[in-house]
Amino acid sequence: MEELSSDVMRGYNDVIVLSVLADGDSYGYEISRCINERSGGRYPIKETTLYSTFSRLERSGFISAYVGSETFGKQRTYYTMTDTGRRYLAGKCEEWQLAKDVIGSFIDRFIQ
Amino acid sequence: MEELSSDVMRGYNDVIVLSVLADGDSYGYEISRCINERSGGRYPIKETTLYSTFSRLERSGFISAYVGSETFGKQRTYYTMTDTGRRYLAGKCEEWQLAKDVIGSFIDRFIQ
DNA sequence: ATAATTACAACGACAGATAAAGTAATTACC
DNA sequence: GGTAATTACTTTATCTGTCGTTGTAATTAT
Repeated sequence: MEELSSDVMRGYNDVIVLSVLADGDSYGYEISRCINERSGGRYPIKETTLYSTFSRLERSGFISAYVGSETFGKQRTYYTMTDTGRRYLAGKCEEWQLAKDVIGSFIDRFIQ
Repeated sequence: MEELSSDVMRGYNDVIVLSVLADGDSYGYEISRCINERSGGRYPIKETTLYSTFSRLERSGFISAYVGSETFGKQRTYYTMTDTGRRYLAGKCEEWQLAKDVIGSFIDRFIQ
């Protein structure tokens, strides 16, 4: 197994995107490459998944968008994490710890 | 936080149910109580989620159903894990290890 | 008597993910 | 100069898993 199925990552795209934005504002294409790199190529997030994650996070007020000031190429939409987003991320990270424990309590004994 | 949202558990119900059946055949209500107990009350799986998980697993050939021989109460439907199911569970456990690493690689630094 | 528990099923709705297709600009290369 | 590849984003329709609601049916507790 090299690549993770999107089933197991579902529900964590929000957290992953926010964790990237924690390092500073960024835009779709760069975030996509960053996720691919940080995951060691094991989670190449789908374009449509990424952009629908953006609109969900924006609707929820966890990120906000602005247009980049580049004077070349196709226009970039940058995203920045809001304070609410920061708090949401923190909560999700706690939840992740818990989920890890709970799922582990069921399947750890099957890991050699 | 005491209880996990179903969002974070989505995709893992199959594995959880199969991991319970790994200890022997069982039926809906008992499996439900078992999941609640093993998770320390942090994941009280919804009835409808559980039964729809059963039918999905059965459709996929990972479990098979038979009617219990009790002569009292409401009829129970017992489930048994198939060999295919056992292999599926093993694969999913490997995938879980990987998912844990990948998600961790994004958010571990936010855990104090 | 009736409330609670055990045990399951059918239905519709919702949300996240995805495939497919398209738009638009820039850069690489032959 | 022409074409392909890459960068960057959007729209639409579809699928799947989960869940709220409701209902059935038997047993046990009060």
